[in-house]
Amino acid sequence: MTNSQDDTIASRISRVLAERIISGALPPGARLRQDHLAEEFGASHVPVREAFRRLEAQGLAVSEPRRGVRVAAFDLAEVREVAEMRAALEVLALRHAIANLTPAILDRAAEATAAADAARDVRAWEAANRAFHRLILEPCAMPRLMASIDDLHAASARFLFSAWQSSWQPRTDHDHRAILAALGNGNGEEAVSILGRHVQWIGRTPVRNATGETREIFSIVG
Amino acid sequence: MTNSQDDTIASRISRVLAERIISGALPPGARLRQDHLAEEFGASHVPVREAFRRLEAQGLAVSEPRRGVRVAAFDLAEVREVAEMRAALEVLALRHAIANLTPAILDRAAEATAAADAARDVRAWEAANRAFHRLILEPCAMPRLMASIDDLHAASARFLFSAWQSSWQPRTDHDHRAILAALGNGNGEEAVSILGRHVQWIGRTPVRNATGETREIFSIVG
DNA sequence: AGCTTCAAAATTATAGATAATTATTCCGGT
DNA sequence: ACCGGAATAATTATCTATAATTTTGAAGCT
Repeated sequence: MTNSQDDTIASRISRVLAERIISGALPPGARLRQDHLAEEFGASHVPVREAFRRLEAQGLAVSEPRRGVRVAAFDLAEVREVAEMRAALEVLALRHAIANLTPAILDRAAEATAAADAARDVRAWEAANRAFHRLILEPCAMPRLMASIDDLHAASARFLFSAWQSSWQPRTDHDHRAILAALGNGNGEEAVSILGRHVQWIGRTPVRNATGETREIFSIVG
Repeated sequence: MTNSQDDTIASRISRVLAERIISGALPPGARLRQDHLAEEFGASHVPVREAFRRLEAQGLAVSEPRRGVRVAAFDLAEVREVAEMRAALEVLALRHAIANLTPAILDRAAEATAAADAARDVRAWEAANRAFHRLILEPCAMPRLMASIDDLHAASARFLFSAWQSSWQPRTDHDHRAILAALGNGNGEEAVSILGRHVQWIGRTPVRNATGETREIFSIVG
């Protein structure tokens, strides 16, 4: 439920904090202290608390009454969960979007795909990838559905940044191209079916622990 | 995202308001005035505002900055949207729940079905119906998914109460029985397929307007 | 009568202050 | 040294107060 262009201080704070959590600047478990944040934003803690409630609803923060708010933790199970929810909802959105897709939209989606392939870091890739998905899904004209998908994309992005903090190697997204080809040919159900599999693709990368051990980190790459 | 058992005043207010909105006691478009609510709950408006943020995230209220908060309006398009989202997500949940279903759970789900059939008013029917769905889906062990489904159930219930305010005629739920039968036979995919259709069933009832005109009201009945 | 303009009232948004709760530190006992 | 427990500090949750904005309503004008 990302209804946010409004100018209220609370929503501005919530946007900035969401950005920090997603980017990893605020790591899982980090405490969000209302007074400190209020001071940083030059505001009182009333709007800060309201921002907390929205982050909570988005699944980015967890609040324990009287003990404060923390950045939500996550594990492989949640990465999987978000991937499957995205698959289910994006498939639904695409089915409804198909009738409203125009060649112009498909062209812009192709540009987004090219931008993703050319991306040299995770952030650029994520932005282009998100643009692709939004472009082909938005025409479904289902605002509540799109809001849910946006929140799931935020979660996906967080998993992604957490895994590929520094290491990112360009890849050619064959799924995106296949989806666009199917859509261009009027073969909607094939596009839907590829999208459903595509979103559930979970990438893995090894990372070195502080103690020197190596373990695998997982994230949604699609 | 209905994380609510906590004792904070804001969450209590949010629960009570959600209940009023769902039941129709607060009709679509009704203004929610922070001072009045604060006085009613014997609190200040700070926790009231926090409750607003949660209702907003649940899609039960709409806030226009500096112009106040209103109970969210809805139309046939949103009834359809919620029905389709529920279908997509409940199907996903059931697929994962199947492996964890026990005969005891199926028995309780059968009881819930019987209770729904026996219900003499909408409220009783809704409670029993919700219990049925929760029982067979909960074992999916996907908390984020279940939270989304809960929010969609709240929206469904609102549509339902809005349509069948006074008129309710008992019905025998063949879908529920068919789902349970399929689950009992180890025929999971059939159960999933029936559930997917079932949740999208939209009931219609004629209602008389204040001006004497009659029009049809729609709601999710499943 | 109907519209416009301005002032009063109501309401929202935020700040500042206070009480209550939780975390931390430091000290004495074992 | 280590553990437990008061005293202190930090933090949350809430209330009261103030500023800013919007709505309401009435007077004056065409």
